Amino acid sequence: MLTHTEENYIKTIYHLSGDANRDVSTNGISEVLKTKPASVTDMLRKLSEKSYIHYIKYQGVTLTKKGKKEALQIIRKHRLWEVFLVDKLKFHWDEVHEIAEQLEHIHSNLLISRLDEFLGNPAFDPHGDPIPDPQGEITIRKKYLLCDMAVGFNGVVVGMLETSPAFLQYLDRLNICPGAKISIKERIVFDGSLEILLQEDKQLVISYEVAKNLYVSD
Amino acid sequence: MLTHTEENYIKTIYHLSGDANRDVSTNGISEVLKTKPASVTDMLRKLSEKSYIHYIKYQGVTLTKKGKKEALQIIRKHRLWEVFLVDKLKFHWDEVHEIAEQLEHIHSNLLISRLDEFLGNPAFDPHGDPIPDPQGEITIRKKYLLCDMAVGFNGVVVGMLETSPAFLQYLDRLNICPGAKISIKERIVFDGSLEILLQEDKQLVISYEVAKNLYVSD
DNA sequence: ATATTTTTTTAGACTATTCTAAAATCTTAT
DNA sequence: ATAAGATTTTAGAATAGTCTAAAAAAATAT
Ligand SMILES: [Mn+2]
Ligand SMILES: [Mn+2]
Ligand SMILES: [Mn+2]
Ligand SMILES: [Mn+2]
Repeated sequence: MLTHTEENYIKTIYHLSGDANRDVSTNGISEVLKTKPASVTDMLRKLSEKSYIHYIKYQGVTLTKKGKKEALQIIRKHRLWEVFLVDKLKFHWDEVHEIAEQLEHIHSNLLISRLDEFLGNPAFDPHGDPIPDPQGEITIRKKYLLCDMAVGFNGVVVGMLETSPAFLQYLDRLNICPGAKISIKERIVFDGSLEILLQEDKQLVISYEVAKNLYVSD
Repeated sequence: MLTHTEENYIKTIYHLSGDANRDVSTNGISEVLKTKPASVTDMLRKLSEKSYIHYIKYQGVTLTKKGKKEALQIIRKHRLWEVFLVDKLKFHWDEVHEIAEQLEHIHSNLLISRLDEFLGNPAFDPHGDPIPDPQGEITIRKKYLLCDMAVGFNGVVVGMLETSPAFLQYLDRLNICPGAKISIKERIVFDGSLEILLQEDKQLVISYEVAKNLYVSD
């Protein structure tokens, strides 16, 4: 069974590696996990030993099949707990990450399948990210930046490009959150700002700067 | 902030120490936690250093005020999670302990207060044990062994003396679980067995052996 | 092609938790 | 009161994870 720490490394490698399974660097991992590169090297040797990663000195890492499977299970747990926190415990979607970071390490398959059922088998987490199924399969949903959509577009907010607290708080003030319905009424040519209809009832104008950082899907 | 391990030691000392705050022995702790006495001694020195316990070499341990407060918070979390698992995720009351053992270490006061609210501020866990309030206060509910009650008694199952799987499984088969309503209809003098009415609708006979291991409250 | 900079690894050390084996202390039974 | 037995502590070592400082390798810029 993996330790807390090993799980965090594997998850980080998955996130840095992306769909294309790109090589991940020692420094990259150390930045995300806030450890020193020397510590990362130690852990890489260990995870390689246990065959969770492909690792050749000085050449970067990728996950093995086994490692990727493990990563997807951790991500599944993380995102299911996030749904629980937001849907059931009324947390705001931008304050659940830290707690889910702890909950994702609870070991019990039965717990997770019961939680999944309790939540109604959600496909996406509160940030619009897909929740892997028990086999680790993920539904990929095409997403676009709102600024690239035409007048008349009709869809749903599925995430943000920029994730600074300042931006998230501003979105919150506008009542824009993942899952919110959006349609584009008009585009102001002068500054690229958009007149939108939110949740089919609120009309408002958002700047190009905002539209450039909002992912939507139809 | 306490580590996982320190929390387990403090909780164990609390449980062994009881209401009367009795001295707890090194061997006692080592048995519960399945570590060697030498490891316990090491941890006792550390917890004493951090003033969670009163510890004098060769003389046993008790919790300080600070230690007791900490213990009650951990127990509060443990029991609230147990309620969640049983009430919301449909776990059986005898299969939640191990998972709660992990969940009790999640650090977030906000999470616990939200969970408490979500569960309807329960006063007792699925095993009939009291849940400390946010200040660490516990409602003590007088409990008696069913075998000591008179014919005509009317109350609720609040726990078991014996906790072997064999006994719990048998109770399960009889549909007797914490929270179940019980009244005594008749006592058979010959063998001490009891004719009882369960949940106000099922009549059955239980042996003296069973009645001797069931805690009830009125 | 060589020098400089950046990245990565190694070497050695520290903290947390655990262990085994041996010594110290306490308890109990003559 | 003392010997035997049980409990507890110490000493020394292991593993997991982290760190700093220094060496090695790779990337980049003349
Ligand atoms: Mn984590
Ligand atoms: Mn998320
Ligand atoms: Mn625990
Ligand atoms: Mn319980």
